[in-house]
Amino acid sequence: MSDRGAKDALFEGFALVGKALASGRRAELIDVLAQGERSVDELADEIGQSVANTSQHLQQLLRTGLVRTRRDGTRVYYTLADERVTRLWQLLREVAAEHVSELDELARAYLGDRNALESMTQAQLRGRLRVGDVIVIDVRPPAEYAAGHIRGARSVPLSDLARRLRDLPKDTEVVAYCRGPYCVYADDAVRTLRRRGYQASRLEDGYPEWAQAGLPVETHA
Amino acid sequence: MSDRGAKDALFEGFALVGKALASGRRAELIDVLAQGERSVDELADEIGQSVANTSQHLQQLLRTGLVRTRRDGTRVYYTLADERVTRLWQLLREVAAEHVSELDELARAYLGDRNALESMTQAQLRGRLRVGDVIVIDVRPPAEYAAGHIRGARSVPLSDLARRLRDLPKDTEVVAYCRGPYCVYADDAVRTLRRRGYQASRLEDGYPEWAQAGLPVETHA
DNA sequence: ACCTTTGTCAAGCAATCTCTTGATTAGCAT
DNA sequence: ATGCTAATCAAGAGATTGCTTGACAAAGGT
Repeated sequence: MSDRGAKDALFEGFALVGKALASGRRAELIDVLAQGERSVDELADEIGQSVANTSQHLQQLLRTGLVRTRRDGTRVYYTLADERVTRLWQLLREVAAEHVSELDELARAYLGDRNALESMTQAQLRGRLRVGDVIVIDVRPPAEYAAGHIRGARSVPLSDLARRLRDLPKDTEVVAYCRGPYCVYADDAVRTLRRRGYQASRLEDGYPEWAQAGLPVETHA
Repeated sequence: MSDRGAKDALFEGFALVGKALASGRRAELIDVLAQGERSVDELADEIGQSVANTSQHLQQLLRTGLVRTRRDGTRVYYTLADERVTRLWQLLREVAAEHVSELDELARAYLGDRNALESMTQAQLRGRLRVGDVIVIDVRPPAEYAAGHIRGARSVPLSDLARRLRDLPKDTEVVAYCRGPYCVYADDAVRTLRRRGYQASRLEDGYPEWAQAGLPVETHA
């Protein structure tokens, strides 16, 4: 049975990563950070918590090493430590979707019924991009688009969509994407577009999954 | 900001998987279960906890869906729900090794100094197996060998090693493997063998990693 | 120098988690 | 039935976690 104390301590060390992922708030933070770096108060706003509380959660992620920080003036920006953390988050989500019994219901409660919504897989979108008969729009906030987006996509933040309808063609299919499979932005965009007579559909995954799959991306542009 | 309550609930759902991995005891359980199914009291023994406490941890893993059970007479056997859970555990370990600062030290405290120990990667072992100039021994308990092992490996449980030395050749390299990169069995085996004049080395990963990589395995034999 | 913005720290309460102990249930054998 | 083994359940003590509040620190602007 060798050294029980040391073994327990080692596994407690692994469990630190589990603990980091063991709070819904921190999970939301990681989900947002998977899109790119963010300041503390943007994050606080994003997860609907006080700055103090958000900061504490971020500190915990920092202690565990899952995020890095960068200071710019009075602001502190947090990012995921590397893309392995992104993969861990994605895999954890997959495992939850597969095995946590309540998850279906929770997802439906948040996302609404997606059955009626046209959607497209990564592979399908890749094919269509090769043919060139679709327009891809990134409906996330501009900062996330700037941090990285699907190559060739246009930035049309959800909040601007109504104003920018005239820029979009009605005779070409428009594919919207956002943060990931559990993000509602693209759903909202597709619903809005369809209501106005556009041919719209939604990419099933978001930007982080696209990038993780090694598919073409670009930054800044 | 759509439905904050539903969004929080959804992410709390993801966090359930994090919570399942947020205890050193449960991490140890998952590590053992990655080798194959086990009964509750075997597991209790393995992690050095009472049966009652072990059972409670297992129940929590069960509620989260990470494990399945099978009853056989008065005994209940637990297994990981599927190989995605194995991958999640492996990835979590990698992230911890990469980012949790204390982990190096904790691993050294448990495993001792491995620098002096001859070791071999999966790729190297594969090459040597193709040439056929090594003998591979599985030093885990027999039940784990029976549940699955590297193709061609012989079962030589660590507890039997001393008694079975005469079965091993001194003029051929012996490669020992066990549960994974943080398991000490193979280390112990290599140290014992080297002390007696055998050419021994250790596979850096264990059986679950070998199987996960799609390399040749066999069961029961 | 002073103020403003942004983020962190510290204390405290409520809620949750972990392990212990002792009782209870399920299946099997006699 | 009775007894035995394996596992689960239930209650409780002690530690840990999550959020709030108010104070403090760091950087920049005026």
